[in-house]
Amino acid sequence: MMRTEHSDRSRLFASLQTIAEVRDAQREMLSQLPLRVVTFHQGADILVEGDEATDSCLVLSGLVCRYKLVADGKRQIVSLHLPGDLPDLQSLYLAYSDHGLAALSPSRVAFIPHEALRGMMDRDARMAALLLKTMLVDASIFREWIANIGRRDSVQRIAHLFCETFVRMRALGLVSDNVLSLPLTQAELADATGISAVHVNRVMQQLRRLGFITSRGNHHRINDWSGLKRAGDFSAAYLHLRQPLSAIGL
Amino acid sequence: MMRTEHSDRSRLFASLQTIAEVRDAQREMLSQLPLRVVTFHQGADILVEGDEATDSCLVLSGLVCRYKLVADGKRQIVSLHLPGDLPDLQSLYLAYSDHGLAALSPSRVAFIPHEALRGMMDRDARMAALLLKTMLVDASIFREWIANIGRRDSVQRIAHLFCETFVRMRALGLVSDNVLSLPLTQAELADATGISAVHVNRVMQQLRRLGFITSRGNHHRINDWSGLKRAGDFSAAYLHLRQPLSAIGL
DNA sequence: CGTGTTATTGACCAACATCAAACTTAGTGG
DNA sequence: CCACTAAGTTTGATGTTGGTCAATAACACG
Repeated sequence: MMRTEHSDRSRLFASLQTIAEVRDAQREMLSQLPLRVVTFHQGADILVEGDEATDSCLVLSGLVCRYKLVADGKRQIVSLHLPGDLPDLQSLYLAYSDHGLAALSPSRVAFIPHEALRGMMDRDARMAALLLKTMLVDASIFREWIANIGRRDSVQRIAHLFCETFVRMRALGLVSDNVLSLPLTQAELADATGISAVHVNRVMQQLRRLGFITSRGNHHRINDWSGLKRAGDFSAAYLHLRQPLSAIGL
Repeated sequence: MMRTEHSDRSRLFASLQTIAEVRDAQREMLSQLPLRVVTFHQGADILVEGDEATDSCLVLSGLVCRYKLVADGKRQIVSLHLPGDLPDLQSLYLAYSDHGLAALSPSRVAFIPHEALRGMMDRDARMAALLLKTMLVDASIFREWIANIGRRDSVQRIAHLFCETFVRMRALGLVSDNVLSLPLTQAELADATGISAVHVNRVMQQLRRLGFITSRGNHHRINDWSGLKRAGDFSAAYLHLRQPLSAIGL
């Protein structure tokens, strides 16, 4: 349990701002949300499938994912969450979780009581619409992932994932110098894209060979954005960003 | 454009009832929604990606899907929608559609003006929660599809899809005699599960050989529910049904 | 330094895709 | 009612992508 800092709140504003206009009234309400901050180690479960939640999570720092387990212990990561994201807002309305939530890197996460969120939504229709919209964009990203995993080959899949994450991070102002910091092991990339860890390695080499990216550990410099975009069959429409890509320099 | 019948409304009630309690007050409001009914031929697009909608759709009869197109003209079906479903409720809050909507069989669809839906949600918090919940269950199904396509083999995928559809149809009372009527061609099954049409054929044969189902055209008799369930690694939790499976005879 | 994790490599193989043709079915019009 | 057609299904042969296994190399960290 840790203290809340100003920048924690601003992450949430920044994230919401990417998809809708957050007015002062809403900003004010958000700044009064009670946050219980917890730090998780890399790999730690934040919640597991079947959990009944009384709080929703807000990612403050690090990288968080939602995942599902299938037969034979295989894992599928169904979403990645950046600072400012509310990765299990749906627990407000769904009795128990149909997925796990885990920290992919050391992460600070704030728990917000459902009552607080619900109260805020009841009091303020604009706020309700705002949070609703985040859930709907979430769903839109799921749809794209279904298409990505179902109908794109391995190079396209990985390229697409990089594009998506790059755009989302840029929209949050988390990218400097075109370097995408993605603290995912290749095994985790594999779980996110539905391919094997070994093959992820080969695909990454290919993306480097093609000149799209240069990797140093988890830091990937995007050398050829339009090439990567083309390789990943990527179009940002499904992210429903308020600003055009040009506004974030892409 | 066709007349609205009583049973059209009851489909919507029935569908909502599967995930939440619909009280008389809500039932009353729903029965006053203005519906503009349109019939679509098999294969017809109801709306296409990029459309800006002023209405949301309600499936009255038939089978409807949401789909995305990727490079090379490949198609991925991202969801199937049964009578009573509201397949593009998200258009209430997202400016334009990130996917297409098409009739997989001859279908009657009702268009409901956004204003009417929004008005209803604004006036009645319980109604808002009800519709919100349908969107969240929708998203939960997306997550399961990601896991299905990403981490299950072709037999599991198809079996899982059959299980899901069977359960959803049973919950709506649309199944008699354990026969699942699924008006999908094998090419469409392929687009829904991310495999090739030819391979779907072989998988179907395998499911028949294993004694799980018996097919006559689009009518599939489920001969061994627990076998199919096991083969598809299926668990209904993610459907967030109000009633346990035992309540619908499974 | 050891030690554990992650990345990389190569050999091999299985699952699934692709292609092309034949067959079945359902619908249509004479 | 039947021939005709188009759509969908089935089959076999063949090719490719990507999975699996096992070993090695590169890091990261105490």
